[in-house]
Amino acid sequence: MAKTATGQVAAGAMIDEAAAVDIGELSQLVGYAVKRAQLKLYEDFLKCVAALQLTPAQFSVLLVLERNPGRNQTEVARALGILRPNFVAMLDGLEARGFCARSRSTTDRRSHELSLTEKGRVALLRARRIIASKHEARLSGLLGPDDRATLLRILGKIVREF
Amino acid sequence: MAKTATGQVAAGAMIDEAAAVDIGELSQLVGYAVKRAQLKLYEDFLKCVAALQLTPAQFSVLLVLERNPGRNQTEVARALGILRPNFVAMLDGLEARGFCARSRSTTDRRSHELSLTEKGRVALLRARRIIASKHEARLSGLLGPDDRATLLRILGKIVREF
DNA sequence: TATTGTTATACTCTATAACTATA
DNA sequence: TATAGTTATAGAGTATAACAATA
Repeated sequence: MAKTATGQVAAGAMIDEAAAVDIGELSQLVGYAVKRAQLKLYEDFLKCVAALQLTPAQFSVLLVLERNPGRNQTEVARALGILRPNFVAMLDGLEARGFCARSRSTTDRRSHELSLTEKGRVALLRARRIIASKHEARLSGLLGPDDRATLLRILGKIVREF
Repeated sequence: MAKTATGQVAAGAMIDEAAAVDIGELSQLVGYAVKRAQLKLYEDFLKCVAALQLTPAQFSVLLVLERNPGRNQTEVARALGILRPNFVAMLDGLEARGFCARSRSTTDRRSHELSLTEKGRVALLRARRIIASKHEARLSGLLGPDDRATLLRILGKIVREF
């Protein structure tokens, strides 16, 4: 009884055999807090879209292709912070599943103009709905609209100006 | 002249040859914003302590050992979210550099009681000073004390309750 | 039987150099 | 010569199974 593997105190003011390890000032370091939050959010995102077999990175590619049809691999990869060599296998996977297409540009035969297929559009629609109704909804419920907006504002400042 | 590789507009209202790719609603997804901010912060942290040859993960281990002497590998690894098998090589590296020590527990000869050496204490002191004066100082300067505290509060809520 | 530290291993991410075909 | 897509490859980081010593 009294399963206290994570160090919680059992009912009745019973002290756990081993006090919790103290991470000290680590919890006051922004980088550490961001890292821990990122792992939590990534894990939940993955669980939410598991049924669709999409990773956060794949989801982000579909989103960008929808909004930027005709762009080439270099442009899309750079916008998402993905290195061009690593983007190749990613696109291969999405293309093999029929979610997107490469077509040689007529004006520059080195480039591939990227586009979402109809199947890709459907997958993106489903994913977007699940993310909104499960993942983001739960997060908004926890934080409330004000804190959610504040968090986005502060993180955006770090991304753009730090 | 007019180095616009990243899509910035040059002086004189000159329009860049290729408009920036639009990442759309991605910028409104908390998970994406957190991920991008995490990469920025990690990169700067790494640059700041490059002279000391410490990664954020190694820094966090030294911090926890200082505040929790005598704990074993399982306890410290779990507090930091590191899997026990992966913690072995990490400790090997820190021990080889003389920053920490393992000693067999007298009460449970399976465990190693971990401790910081004097050399580890010195390295931690230096790292802490650099992080405070360079990394965190620059971030606080960008955000201001209120936004920094707010960010820590919201991220802490996600880590603990999401 | 359960736990600690450990080894082995595998899979994903990320990073760099270099090739090809085009420009 | 420079660029787009690609290949090969190497290094982190992370994950699980299993083993020896000990409880």
